[in-house]
Amino acid sequence: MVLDEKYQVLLSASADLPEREQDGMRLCFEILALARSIDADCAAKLGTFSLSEAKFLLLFLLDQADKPLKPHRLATLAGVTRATVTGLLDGLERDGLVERHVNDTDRRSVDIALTPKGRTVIAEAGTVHRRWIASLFGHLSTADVDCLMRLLPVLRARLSPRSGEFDALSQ
Amino acid sequence: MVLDEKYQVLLSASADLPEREQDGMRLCFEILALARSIDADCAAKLGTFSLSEAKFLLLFLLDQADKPLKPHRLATLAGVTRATVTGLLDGLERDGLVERHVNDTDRRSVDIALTPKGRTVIAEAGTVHRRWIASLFGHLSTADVDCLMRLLPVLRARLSPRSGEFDALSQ
DNA sequence: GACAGATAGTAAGGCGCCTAATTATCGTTT
DNA sequence: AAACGATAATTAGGCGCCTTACTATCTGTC
Repeated sequence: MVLDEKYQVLLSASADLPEREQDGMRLCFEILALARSIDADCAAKLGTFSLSEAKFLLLFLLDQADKPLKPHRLATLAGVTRATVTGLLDGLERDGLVERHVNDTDRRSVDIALTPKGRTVIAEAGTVHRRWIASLFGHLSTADVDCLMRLLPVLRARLSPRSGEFDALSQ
Repeated sequence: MVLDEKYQVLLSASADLPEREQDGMRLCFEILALARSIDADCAAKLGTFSLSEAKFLLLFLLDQADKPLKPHRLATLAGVTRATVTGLLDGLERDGLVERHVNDTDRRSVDIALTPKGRTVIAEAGTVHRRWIASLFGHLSTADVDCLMRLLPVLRARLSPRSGEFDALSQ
């Protein structure tokens, strides 16, 4: 399994760095490449339902909540902006998976509800998705899982901590 | 360091699965979250030069080649389509970092060359980028690095390859 | 009761990526 | 020389995401 050409060019341009730092770069590229592979796999799986990952997530959240949710709430849960949710809902509504209901008590606000068709689709796609994701790393040994479960959160924590707190403030 | 809410909802909806598979899911989410953090960090670094990651990469490739390249070649190296390269070059050309030169021997083809300004920008941005990426994982122990360097390529190899011609091996 | 400020949702426009179609050119074949 | 298919780049249009307005509505205070 070979890294993308772009990563190899980046690496070869840093052949003068200490071994240690080159390993760090390689590691970084491995993680990025792995995440992209996972995303591509997921997109392919969901593509058979004509769903993007983002749309799948909205349907999933609505299904889990088991009641209508407001776009604002969906945006918070999904980790995207309200504007993005508007666009995704446009598509889901067009495809008849979701309905917008005006809210009587606060007329700025809208309730998003699954249609029967939406409920069917998310039930099927959810099953496929769950099986796929749960099986992804099923072949790892316990020791390997432990190693990764220990290291990955540490790595993530060392990056700019912006992801946690600042997002809340920025909106 | 806590995972995004969307991941927690996905996890809590799978609380009935065997521990082993839940760990797999958590691992998957950790990797995705880490890759996104890295991307966000990188984008922030390059943003100070008004460069996206994709544009940075094109400039970098041109600088490394040390001679004009054709869009086709850039697309191959960068791992995107030629159409995407066209769009990126439009922006780079608009910003005066790059020039399109018609090729006399084959007039279908175009040579993409860095401008002096482009050369300056990529020199600065490249230095920053290199330092940043090399320092990312500098705090890991040798054992940890070894562990990751062993596991990550294996994980990646088990996913459906990008060429996407088979599904039989994955299950 | 009116008005300032917060809040909900949307619109507009940009970016990076894609696929499919188009235009121009090249090489080969007949 | 004409015609064909291959190739280079671009265009057109779509998607998902963003930020930055904007509209409508609500709410608390004077």
